[in-house]
Amino acid sequence: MVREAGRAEKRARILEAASRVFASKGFLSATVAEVAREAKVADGTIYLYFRNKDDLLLRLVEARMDALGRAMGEALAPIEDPREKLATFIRFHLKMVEESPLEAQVLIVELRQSGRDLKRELAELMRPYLGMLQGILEEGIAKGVMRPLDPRAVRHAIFGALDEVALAWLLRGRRFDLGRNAEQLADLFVGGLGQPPPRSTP
Amino acid sequence: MVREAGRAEKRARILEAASRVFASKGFLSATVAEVAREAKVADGTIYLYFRNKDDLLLRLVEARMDALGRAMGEALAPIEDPREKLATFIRFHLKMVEESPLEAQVLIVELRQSGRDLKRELAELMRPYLGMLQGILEEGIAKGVMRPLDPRAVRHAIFGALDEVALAWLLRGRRFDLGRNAEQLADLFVGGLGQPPPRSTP
Amino acid sequence: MVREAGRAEKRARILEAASRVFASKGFLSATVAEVAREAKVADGTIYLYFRNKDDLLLRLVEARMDALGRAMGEALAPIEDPREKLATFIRFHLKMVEESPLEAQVLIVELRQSGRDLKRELAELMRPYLGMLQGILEEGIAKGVMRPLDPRAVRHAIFGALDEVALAWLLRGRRFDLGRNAEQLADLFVGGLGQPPPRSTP
Amino acid sequence: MVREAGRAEKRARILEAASRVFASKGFLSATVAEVAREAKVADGTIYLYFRNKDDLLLRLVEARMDALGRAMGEALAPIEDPREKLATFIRFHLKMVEESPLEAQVLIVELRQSGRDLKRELAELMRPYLGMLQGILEEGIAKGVMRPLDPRAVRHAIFGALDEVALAWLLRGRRFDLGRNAEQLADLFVGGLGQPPPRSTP
DNA sequence: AATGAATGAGAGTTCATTCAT
DNA sequence: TATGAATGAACTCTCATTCAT
Repeated sequence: MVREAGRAEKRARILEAASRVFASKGFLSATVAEVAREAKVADGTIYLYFRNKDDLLLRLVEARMDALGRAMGEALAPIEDPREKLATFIRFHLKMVEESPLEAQVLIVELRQSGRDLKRELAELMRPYLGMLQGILEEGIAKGVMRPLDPRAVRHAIFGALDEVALAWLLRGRRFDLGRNAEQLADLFVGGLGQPPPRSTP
Repeated sequence: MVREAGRAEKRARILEAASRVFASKGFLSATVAEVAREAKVADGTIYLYFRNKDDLLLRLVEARMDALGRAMGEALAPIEDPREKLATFIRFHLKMVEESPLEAQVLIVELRQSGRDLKRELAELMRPYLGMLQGILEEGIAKGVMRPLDPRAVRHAIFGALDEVALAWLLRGRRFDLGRNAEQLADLFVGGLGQPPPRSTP
Repeated sequence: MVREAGRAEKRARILEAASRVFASKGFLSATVAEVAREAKVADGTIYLYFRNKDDLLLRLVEARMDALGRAMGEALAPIEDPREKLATFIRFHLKMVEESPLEAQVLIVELRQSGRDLKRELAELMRPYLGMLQGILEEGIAKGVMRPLDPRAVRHAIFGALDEVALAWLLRGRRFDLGRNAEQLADLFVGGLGQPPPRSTP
Repeated sequence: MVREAGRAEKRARILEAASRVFASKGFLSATVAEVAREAKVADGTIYLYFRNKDDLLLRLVEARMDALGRAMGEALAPIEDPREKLATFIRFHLKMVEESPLEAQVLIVELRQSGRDLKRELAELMRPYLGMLQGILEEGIAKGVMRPLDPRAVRHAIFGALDEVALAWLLRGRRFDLGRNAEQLADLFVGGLGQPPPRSTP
């Protein structure tokens, strides 16, 4: 039992360390030795807990996405109106970024790096979270409170927008008000989904 | 004259090769030797035309952004209404992605990779293009046909949305209709900028 | 303890190997891979013990000069007369060359090679040893047993002479009697410092 | 005839350029392209006049040693007393260094560099010049005005001393008075060859 | 004769991964 | 279980030399 606890704890420590190192250097530029040093374990120990460097990133993203998905689920649970749910999704996502910028950096920045295979596996891990967003859109359309745009296209659009805004915030040293931006995006997308675009007068 | 033509032609051939290789492996995973092989020149020849590997990416992005900016400028020139301009920007951007998917892959995927310095230089090269988008938004607000949301926030949102949709299209093997998605995005954003979100009935 | 011993031993083995390889090919022409092969370690192992190729030469010279300086100090300690000290310095220096020709080769031949920075650092490592020689000259002048020639100029002259003789011996395959040459040099310099040159009869 | 003149002139220009470049960067660090640029010829042109980079250094040293040997011969011709000849040799050698420091740098510094074969060929080129020095010593001994020390050993000693003093002067930015040093060396060696070292009082 | 673009072998160095302790 | 020294393949970049023009 102590053993088990010790193991899980060390695994977590390595993941924490990886999170910090990947965030500050980028996944490809980071070295396993650096992660080991940050976690205060030997290089070889990493390989007792993870298959290889790729696996380290994969398990890290997995853990973060699990936690994020759970928290998001709780935040959305009490809300009825899909439009409110969408606004909450947008606000909550950016609030998470604001509260855990280093973790966010990994999720956002590194997700697209590294070779083909790794990228595909990472995308797989994002699926449930993206599914929640798409579910909100589908529900809104079904209930008739959102226009019947393609939910997949809109899901990509919203996710891309969140990503880009978060990235800009991170890269610019967190210098602008992310909460205010969240409101603007909620406004923009809920508005855009609410009614057809006005025709420019001929 | 033949010399000059030969030089420019070979430079272009190397850039083409780099575009293909970077697109398929990612900038960091790609090797200079691979680019050389793809361009059918010796490794050392690359360095007669480019300072180093970073420079190769920089010049590649520079060329693509120049061309893209110019084409976009022409596409927007005859349009008056900022809302129409925005719709055109969205459609045209994704049309370019559709027509030159490999080039797009580099622009979209690699832009965020590599070390700090390179990233900053790449961002610099994107500036004029992003400036066009923001200009449209500012004009729309000034003319009173768009709601006064923060143009920078909205610019990031739109660009992120375009990026993500394009990326999804590229990663999924170009299996869905990008043109249709473009219409949806144009609709979504022009709608979202046109009027305030409907209040959920109290 | 075994570890420590193992480490120091391996470091020494690499230095030995570097000494041999640098002596036979010259520092610039020698390759790290060659040193590694000679030391029976992998290429990368070199970099666990030394910062880079330059550092390898620096630490090698440092070790040799330390040992040489210490041994010379002991050889000179019991001697009183500065003229005797000078003769001993000359004899002992060439004896060391004779006993460790490979080490000498590095010290003598490579000292002037490589880039500006490395050269300066190497010169720094020679300083204490050259200082001993100059000290003898200054003492001799102060005690009135040597003529008041510029000690720096004479120091350079003597060191250059030793260097050249040693080099000739090494390059010619150690075919002449270095000990006899040592006596001749001791005779020459002690004589030259003892009294003014005879005027040629007019 | 014009052709011939043109050829010789260009060859000389390349040698001049090589002299400057080798002096400032060292033979091994200098590049053929750099020499070509300095000589205002194309890279390939170098190879119309010299077999390869090594040959370039060899022919350069050859030309310099020829000139130096001729000039030294003329300086020594009117002198009778071998002791005066030796003093003149020392003074004249350092005067040449002082007047042509860049050429001297090449002769002195680069002579010991590069691989085994090149080194041997360079030594060959120095032979006649060193022979003059040795001839003076042999003559002095034969005439009974110098002590019968081994002329080869003494020749090496004197040449090494000259080399080292010149090197120190060059490396320290020519900051001390080389002429004064020349006098000191002449004094030292002529003195040392004149009589036996004084015995330290028993 | 002269050019200079092209070549490609080879250098130093890094780092994911292994394995004897 | 944990270590960290050792490995060696792989990388980017340089440069002496060649050869089509």
